[in-house]
Amino acid sequence: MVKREKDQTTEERILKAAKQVFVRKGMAGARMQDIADEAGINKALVHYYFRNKEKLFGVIFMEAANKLFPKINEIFTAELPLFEKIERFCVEYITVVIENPYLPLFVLNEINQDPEYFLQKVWSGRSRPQPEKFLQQIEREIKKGTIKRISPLQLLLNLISLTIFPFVAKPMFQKNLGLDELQFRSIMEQRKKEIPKFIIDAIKK
Amino acid sequence: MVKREKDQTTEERILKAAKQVFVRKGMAGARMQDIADEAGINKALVHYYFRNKEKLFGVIFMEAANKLFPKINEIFTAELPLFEKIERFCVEYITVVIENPYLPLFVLNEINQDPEYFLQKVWSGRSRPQPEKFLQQIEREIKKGTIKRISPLQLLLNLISLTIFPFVAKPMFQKNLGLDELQFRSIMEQRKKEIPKFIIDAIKK
DNA sequence: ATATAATTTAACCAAATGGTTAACAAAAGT
DNA sequence: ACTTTTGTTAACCATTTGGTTAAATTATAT
Repeated sequence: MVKREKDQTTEERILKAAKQVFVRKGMAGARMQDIADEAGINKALVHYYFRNKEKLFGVIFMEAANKLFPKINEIFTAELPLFEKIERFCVEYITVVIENPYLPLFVLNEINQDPEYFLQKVWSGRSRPQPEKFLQQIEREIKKGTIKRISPLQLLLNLISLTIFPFVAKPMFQKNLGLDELQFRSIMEQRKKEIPKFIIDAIKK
Repeated sequence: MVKREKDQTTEERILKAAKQVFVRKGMAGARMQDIADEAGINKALVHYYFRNKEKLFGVIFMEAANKLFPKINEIFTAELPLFEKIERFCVEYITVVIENPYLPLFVLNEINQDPEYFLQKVWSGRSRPQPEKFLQQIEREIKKGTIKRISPLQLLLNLISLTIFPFVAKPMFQKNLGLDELQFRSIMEQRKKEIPKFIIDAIKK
């Protein structure tokens, strides 16, 4: 009795399996056979649909990148008051990542392995992040005197670090602090409000 | 003309090469041949000194882990006022990592690939982190009224996230913000003072 | 029904890769 | 001097792995 999900096309099954295997083991550690097994099909079928490992990996990587990067850029370019922007970024970002907790480490690791591939593949399609606008907005708030003097770049690093890192270090934190899935999830939920509060307390005058 | 560093034993050359290759490509992506080439020796020599890939990897991984984890624990267990602890943690930790910027991602990634190996190998030697003391210290400060009400665990996550994440995401940040090595380094130097200031501003009453 | 196209599989292949062996060279011990 | 131990190498081996092929099966069209 093979447990094939019904109403799922073969291509979908392969993609689902590939995501599982690639995200868990990385490009180098993933095996085409593992992907085929996970999908419950013959290995040659994987090649039939996606030609080779690199192509299949490209699809999965782009899927992951497209789940993570546009959200960041949205915030950068949105027309919103600074504090509200920070709040919305945390809530929306954590909401996405909480359902895919292993994506950030996967993407960061693959970028690290081959930054050029990343640069070319991820941003050839015009969605190149433009943090300038966000940085300028911070400078404006400083001049207005609504927030303390702080390097806009440092503030940006802080915001992203606080939001993403706990997911990157999820297994470490869980082992170190003895947290099960539910506890971890709950703590991340808390952070949706905790991070904005923390940041705003730090910069508000 | 083979460029062998003088006064370096073969074993040292292998370890240095292995570190380079493992940290850059990860356990799965590293090739014994690459390590031999990087060390400028025959592949069999690598096996002569370290038997197999897993053993050699173990040495490199432990070396990396021992550079990163004890520092964290030191701060947890030290007898210091909270604010001073935070300051010293940032300064000391960034000082270490700035010279080995790729270690955190390497270690986190390998932990992610096999959390059990990590648990057993890294903490079998009694240096298991004990964050309890640090968390209690935070609670005490809250009751004393010197800092705002905040979940001690969240504050701990914030401290570590702010300190480590920029290194984990180094290639991404560099590509995104167009930073060369010197600029990146300089920004990390700034963070030694920026992070404590940011945190203390956020929690001080 | 039957031809045609799309899908799926078992068997196979070549290259890559971790690891071994046997011979050789250098150092150290006697 | 020569024996033994240690270090080093080229050649080799077995397994893994990405990828191919040809045949079989299923779906689609006529």
